[in-house]
Amino acid sequence: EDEFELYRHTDIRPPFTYATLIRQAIMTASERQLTLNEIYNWFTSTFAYFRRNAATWKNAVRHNLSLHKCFVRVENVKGAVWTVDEMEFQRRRSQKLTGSPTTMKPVPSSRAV
Amino acid sequence: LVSSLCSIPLASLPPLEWPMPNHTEHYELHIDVQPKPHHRAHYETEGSRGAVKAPTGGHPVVQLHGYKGKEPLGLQIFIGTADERILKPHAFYQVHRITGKTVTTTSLEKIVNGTKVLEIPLEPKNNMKAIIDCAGILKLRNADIELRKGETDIGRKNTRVRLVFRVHIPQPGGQHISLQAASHPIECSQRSAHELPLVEKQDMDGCSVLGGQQMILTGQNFSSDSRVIFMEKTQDGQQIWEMEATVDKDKSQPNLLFVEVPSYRELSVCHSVKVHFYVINGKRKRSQPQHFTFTPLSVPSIKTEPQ
DNA sequence: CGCTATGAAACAAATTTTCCT
DNA sequence: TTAGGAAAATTTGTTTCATAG
Repeated sequence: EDEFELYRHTDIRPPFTYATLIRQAIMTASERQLTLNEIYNWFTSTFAYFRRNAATWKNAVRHNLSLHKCFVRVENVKGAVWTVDEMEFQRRRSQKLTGSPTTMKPVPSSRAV
Repeated sequence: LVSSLCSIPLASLPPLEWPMPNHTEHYELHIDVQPKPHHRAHYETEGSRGAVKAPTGGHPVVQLHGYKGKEPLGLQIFIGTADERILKPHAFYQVHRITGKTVTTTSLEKIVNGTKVLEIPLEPKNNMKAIIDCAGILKLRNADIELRKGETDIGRKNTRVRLVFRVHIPQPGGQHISLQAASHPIECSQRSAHELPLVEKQDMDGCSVLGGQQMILTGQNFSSDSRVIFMEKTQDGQQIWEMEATVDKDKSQPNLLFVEVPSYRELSVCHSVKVHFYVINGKRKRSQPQHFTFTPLSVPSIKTEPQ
């Protein structure tokens, strides 16, 4: 929860991917859903690093939201909110672990191109 | 002349975000004439867009019932939120005092506390009735408000407000009884007012779980591509049922929609179920959710259904 | 090599704000 | 001042390209 305390006031980039941070933001919200703007606010209030170069990281946030299937946009009475498909998120994560190069490379036959 | 209205020290009054009844055993603050459902607010970069009006062309009217005193009281007015949460001052809108020429028959004054509050007299000689013709609505820029520390509301698509009225009635002991009445919601965005479907009346509030009956909706901005969706949510907000109702496009008009109520998802329920439905034009233009109740087929023993 | 995370950008659609009669 | 309409500006979302690891 306050595992990011270190980054709240020190201007160093948090060692997590955008996807991880966005998920964290959404899952931290009481209703497990946030508007784009609220996600922005979570970034700036949680990380000093994201209080600079807004145009850049905000673009990256939007980019990640629509790129990853684990982020689902849901419409409601007011605008739209973003939610996390936890199943999908965990899937990406597990692939990264089991898909480690040395363990599952089926001995590619060396061959000139 | 008007200064006497301020007799009650501001600091002693309850905060604007406090919930408050619109009546007590002896008094009632009542909105006799509601404002129109639409009122385009003006920005600081624009000229005033006038006072909020009533559907008839006149203005909203508020009256305090049960007051026997001889002294006039102050009626406070501010702009409140209009969503499902409890009423509070709207961060993105402020009342705007209309300094009408001959049009404004009331006097007023302005105070602040983050939100502007108008105060006009409620006089015994007028039967404690006030015509609200001096309240306009100012729109603040979303970006300006959102950057305020502590503000968590979002301005985008948050364009509905309510006029909120308050009176503080002096009591023998030196204390006050405070009453508050909020108007129907008012859509303040030019675009939303022009495009969002609005349901003003519905033929019926419910029917049996079998559905099949025709429900006539009266409202605004209905179109040929208007659809009606029924849905059910649990307490924690999770949607558990959604069903599109069939609309009779031939009969439907810009302000009239003929809907065939769908059957409920579970026909064997024993208790009536409260659900919602809304009208939606295209992909995003949807009305506020409306209430609807499905009643069980066989009512244990309470009373017999007609027919 | 193949793949993921980042950045920068082009575009489109939805919504908000500013301007003009 | 008040009303309407709508151009101009911003936001929010989607996609594509490129590059470092």
